[in-house]
Amino acid sequence: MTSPPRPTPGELEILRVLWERGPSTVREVQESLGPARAAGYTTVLKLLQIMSEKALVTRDETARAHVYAARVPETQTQRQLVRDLVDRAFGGSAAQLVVQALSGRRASPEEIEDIRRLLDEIEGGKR
Amino acid sequence: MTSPPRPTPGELEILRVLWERGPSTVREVQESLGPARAAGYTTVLKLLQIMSEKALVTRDETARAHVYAARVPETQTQRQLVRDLVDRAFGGSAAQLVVQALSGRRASPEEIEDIRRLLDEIEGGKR
DNA sequence: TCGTGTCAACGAAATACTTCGTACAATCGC
DNA sequence: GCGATTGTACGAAGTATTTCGTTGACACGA
Repeated sequence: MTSPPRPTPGELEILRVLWERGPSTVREVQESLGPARAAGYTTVLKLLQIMSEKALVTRDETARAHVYAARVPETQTQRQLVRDLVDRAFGGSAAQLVVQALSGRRASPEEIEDIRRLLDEIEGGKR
Repeated sequence: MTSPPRPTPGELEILRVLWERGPSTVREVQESLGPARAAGYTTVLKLLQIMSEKALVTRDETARAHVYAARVPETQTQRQLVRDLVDRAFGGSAAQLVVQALSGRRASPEEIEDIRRLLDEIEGGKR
């Protein structure tokens, strides 16, 4: 059993909708897509069919309007994408990616606190 | 003047070689590619020609073996890629990406210290 | 039952990315 | 000078991704 493939950009947009809304029909997904990613109904349908083949989503065919649900967890997918980027652009150094992510921009004080706590945990666990 | 386009995965591999080696010929790039990304000579040449059109690299045709150099800075490119991922997979929250990057292991104590200092700077700068 | 609207399936087309074969020019060693 | 080597240019082919038109099935209400 192999892990599901990495989602393409278009597929990721759809997964984001499914993660947020939960199981949804094609029409619901299509109408929930952000304006930056608007797409026709059949386009969304096609992507969901492909994602179904790739096992990125499950499909419930009970009702006439099939209901799709994300099969891959959000966090797991995010980690996979981060790991890919770390390898492809940062030579494997997650810390370097973190530096770029934080030096660039927006991070509220609360978020910074969250990160500090996370660092504590990591260090603590190593001791 | 528009910013240079985002490099494709193959282009990124080549940029990484140019960032590390400095200006290089096609053959030098080709031989410096990691085993995971080995490619024939003409493949690398073609990529470099395309990258030249896209203004991702400059080309010095003085010598018979043209010399290519990265035109985009490594840090700037890394930030662009991080920003893309933050938007596409983390709903714009850089902090969430950081959390996933760090909880996915591998980060040495020194790196963690670096990140702490960075957090200090960010907080300090806001004051 | 018939017309209208909704839906899934299918396939074609457009674009992007990667890879490499072939052709031809410049250069080197003898 | 001449063959072998090394280089660039060009284009074609293969794959991946995205988009959407068309078709036929289905369901609901008049």
